[in-house]
Amino acid sequence: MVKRKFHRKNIQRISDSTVQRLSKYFRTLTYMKDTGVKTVSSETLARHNGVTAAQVRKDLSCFGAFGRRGLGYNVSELKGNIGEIMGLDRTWKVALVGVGNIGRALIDYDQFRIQGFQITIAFDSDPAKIGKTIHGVAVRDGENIERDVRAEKVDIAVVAVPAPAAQSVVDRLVAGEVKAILNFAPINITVPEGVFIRHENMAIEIEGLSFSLANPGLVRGS
Amino acid sequence: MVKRKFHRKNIQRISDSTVQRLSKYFRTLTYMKDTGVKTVSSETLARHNGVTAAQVRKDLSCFGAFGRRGLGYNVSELKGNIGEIMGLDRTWKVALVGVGNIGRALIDYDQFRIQGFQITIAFDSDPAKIGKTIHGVAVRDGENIERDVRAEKVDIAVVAVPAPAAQSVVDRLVAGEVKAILNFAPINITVPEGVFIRHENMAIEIEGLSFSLANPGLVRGS
DNA sequence: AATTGTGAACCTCTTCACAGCT
DNA sequence: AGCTGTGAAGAGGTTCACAATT
Repeated sequence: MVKRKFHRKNIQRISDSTVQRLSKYFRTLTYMKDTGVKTVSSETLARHNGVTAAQVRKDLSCFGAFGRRGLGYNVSELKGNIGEIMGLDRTWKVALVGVGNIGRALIDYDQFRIQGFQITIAFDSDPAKIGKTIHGVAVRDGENIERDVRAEKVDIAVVAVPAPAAQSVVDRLVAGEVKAILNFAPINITVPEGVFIRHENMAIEIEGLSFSLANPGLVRGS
Repeated sequence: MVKRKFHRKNIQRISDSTVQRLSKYFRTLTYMKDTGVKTVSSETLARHNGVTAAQVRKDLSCFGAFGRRGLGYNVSELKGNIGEIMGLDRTWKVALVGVGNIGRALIDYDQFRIQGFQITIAFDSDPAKIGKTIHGVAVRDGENIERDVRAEKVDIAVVAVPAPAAQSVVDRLVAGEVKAILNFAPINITVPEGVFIRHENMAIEIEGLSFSLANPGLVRGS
């Protein structure tokens, strides 16, 4: 049993939005720590992330009391606490399926490695890519994905293959004991209970902008 | 004044989640139309997108009544209606700032062009890239972004530059009359009233998975 | 004086349930 | 009988406002 520095209040569930915001706070705190800022208030943290101060405090209060009344939060300490909460204090083994532009962008993204996401295997079906090495990662064919990800004890798989292939790739990853999947294919994927999946879809965001331009004054928020 | 086939109910505002789901329905309908499906129920549309049938009907009801009771929706008709609502029935001029892996992925993404997002200019600060042509798009230096995007009448700009440069790039795009921005830089950006901005942040999604793995049983939903 | 932590109020989004068409 | 469209109920997320603390 690992002793944690933060005290999870009750057995309350955490909303997706809170988790997303914690990521943002973490990034802000990293930047602040690097530039020598020692202390920060919920107000400042909020301004840097486009939310309210109350929101910042509520988000943090899900996990404990990290600040000091009248003074604010210690930047380094809070960064450490959020890092622990988010699981960014350890390294995760990441598999990449589909080495196209998106896959390559992830491999190149230094921030990933720094924050503990280590891409240890990559798969592609293109013979021209198989056998090549990108940023130290050898690309292999997908013949034995199940076996390979199980052997490598992969924690997270990034799926960046064409939509028609995505569900079967995910099924094979799940068979190989992968418990978390980041899907870039523009299609809904089903996974069994206990497996986490998130979708990243660039088309949805730009189409959201299209909607805003086509219907000015009809969008919530901005 | 353009006559629209869909009737926006009152002057009600549309939530972001509704807009995102409309994008997904649109994609499903496109696929269904291409494979010859003629009619669809809210139940089926829901199942394909991981939501409830009531949700689908509520989303659509913001814009009008597109179905027929007892029968469901005509696939082609509904696709047309959603396309019109989302502004996907026209072409948008897109500028790309920062031609890295992400930028290239967008240029390569055929679906974009098909759905009316035409990348007409690209900027980069790397002399090795300036002057080159990627998929028919010439890459120029960012010397005169304001002037160039105004001359080209750019509707949407995609910002894929390093975080420290993002805010100033956005300021220049706004000066050049760009009204919608898709930001890939992992930093909060402020824009004046009337300009739409959306953020695409791969780190947030994968960090969300990290949180789920670090705190199993603590996440809402799945 | 400043700022956190938090219950309560408020608001928004989702689901329910059923009347109304086909 | 089947399925949509929608008001009402329910659930969840955000903001308020203030007691507690430094």
